[in-house]
Amino acid sequence: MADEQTEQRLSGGRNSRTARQTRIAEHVLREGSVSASSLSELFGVSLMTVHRDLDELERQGVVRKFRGGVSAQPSSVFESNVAYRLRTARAEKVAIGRYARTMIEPGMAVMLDDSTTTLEVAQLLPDAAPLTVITNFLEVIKTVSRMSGIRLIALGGEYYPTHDSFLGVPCMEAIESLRADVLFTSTSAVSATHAYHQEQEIVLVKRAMMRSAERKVLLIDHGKLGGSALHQLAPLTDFDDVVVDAGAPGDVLRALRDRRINVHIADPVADEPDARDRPEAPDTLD
Amino acid sequence: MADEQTEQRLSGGRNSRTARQTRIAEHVLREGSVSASSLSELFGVSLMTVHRDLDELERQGVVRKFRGGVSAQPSSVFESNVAYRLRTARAEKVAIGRYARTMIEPGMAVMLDDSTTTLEVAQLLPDAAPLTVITNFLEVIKTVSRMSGIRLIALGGEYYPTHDSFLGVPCMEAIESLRADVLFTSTSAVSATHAYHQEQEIVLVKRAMMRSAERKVLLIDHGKLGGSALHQLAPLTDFDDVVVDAGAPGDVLRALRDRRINVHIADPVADEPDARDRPEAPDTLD
DNA sequence: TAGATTTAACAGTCATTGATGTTATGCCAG
DNA sequence: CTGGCATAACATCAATGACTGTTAAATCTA
Repeated sequence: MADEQTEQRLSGGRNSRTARQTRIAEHVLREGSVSASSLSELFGVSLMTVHRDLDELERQGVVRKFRGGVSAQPSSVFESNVAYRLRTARAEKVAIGRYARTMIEPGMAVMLDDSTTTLEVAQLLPDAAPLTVITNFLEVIKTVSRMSGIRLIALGGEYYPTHDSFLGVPCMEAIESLRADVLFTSTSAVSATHAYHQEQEIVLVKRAMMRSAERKVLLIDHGKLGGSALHQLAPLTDFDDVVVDAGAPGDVLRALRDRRINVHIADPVADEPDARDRPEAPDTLD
Repeated sequence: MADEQTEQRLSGGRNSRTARQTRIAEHVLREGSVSASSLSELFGVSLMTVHRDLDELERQGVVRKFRGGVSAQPSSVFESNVAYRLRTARAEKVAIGRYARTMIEPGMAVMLDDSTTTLEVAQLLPDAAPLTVITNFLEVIKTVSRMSGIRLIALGGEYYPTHDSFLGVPCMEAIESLRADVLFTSTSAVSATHAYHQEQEIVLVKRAMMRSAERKVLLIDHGKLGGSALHQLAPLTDFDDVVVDAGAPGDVLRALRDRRINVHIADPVADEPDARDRPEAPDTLD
């Protein structure tokens, strides 16, 4: 992947902070373990800034600091990290969010899980007011609480910084006593038959959500297709609809449709003028 | 209260926006009903700005707009408004928060209700980490979720914009399945014998919190003493401790102590250099 | 429809926040 | 105890967002 100096320019100018952190993380993952001073040289920032970046990455659970440098954490630990997911496959998620929006009618009770894709849906919600929104995702809670005309029901529970959401038994109990017209959910990986996620707590909550929703819609960008993860969430046939972006390969779509999965394609959003500085669709997590 | 021109300077230079809105609200409450253009003259801002202020105040439920001007809402409607409470008796709340902080030991499970006083407590929490914090107040949730070393359990429920918190049956059920070492709560008014609040939903949630906490601490600034409100929350003897700021009159304190209320006085915070521009302690709500 | 009121759109100013580097201090291992 | 490493404290700079006014369009009432 070339050298870091080149990479620095490639990765998009804005958001220098998070961009650099991502590159530092990648570098650490590749090398396994590096010194703070070498990172300082490599990325052309002061040692102090390197330390601040590493503190942040450590807080996110991506790396582990020790005296003199940092070492990598197993990927499974940070792949579900929010900060990471937010930077990933933005355009696809916007397109999918737009499509999802069309499935919502005024007056509905809409349930949103803690995935960055549903965050895009949340931003479009005022168009469909009045609505009731049910979610355990803090970012969605913040967003929707500012909107008027939308009744917000927050699902409580223990806060997980890596997901920025509330999970655990209290959350599941809250879900069980509610009923939504439609659920929008996402997951880390989708095979030809099943949806997967790498974390137990998340799986339990998502399953509870599925039980409490009339119509279950799975939102996935094409980067997730063809993968798998530790825990099986549900067979795809449990979902009433699956929405993917236009980047999904034809043969995969055919395979899904052969299995009677109700697949929808979300057309890319053209107007967005900030869709630049992301040359090819990167891998996606979430 | 002198004329508005004078008042304008008295009310503190900074936060001109909210300060002006407060004064507009006071003026409207006093007059009952005024025109937008007269407010524009009176406060020396453009008509557009007046309209924006009035929109904001209307959103908060303080006034009602009609073509040509605004009219007042009954005070009971807006007295519990967050935006209002946040501007009120800051110094006292900071002092009380400091005192409350000393009641917290590392390792405790601390429950905070949706009052602006507990927000001051929340800000000091990192000093006592590790901790578990339980709350239904979105502002506290936002604050604590950024802290490390503090386990956060959010109480879900229906979002009430005026309180910026989650209430209702789901919230109460969540509370009932938890247990806290200490509860910090506040209320709108306190007589010699009881604590009061003007809203049903709030009262129910606060009572549930009291049932789920080992030690119950009532935080009140002195502006709340000697008042009452529609609903009785609980007798003061139900609280293990009552913390008030140093502005509380001696006879009131004596009366409380005669009734065996365990009253603590929070000394004013000296160092804060921004304690200026608030000549006398204003009335307080919350 | 005419006149007034209200809202929308735009732009400039200002304060606040966030990111960074520098310097100074604290800490740890050999 | 000493040299490097880590952190804390402070200042600077950029960027973001909040406030406000102006102008133009839209809406309402008489």
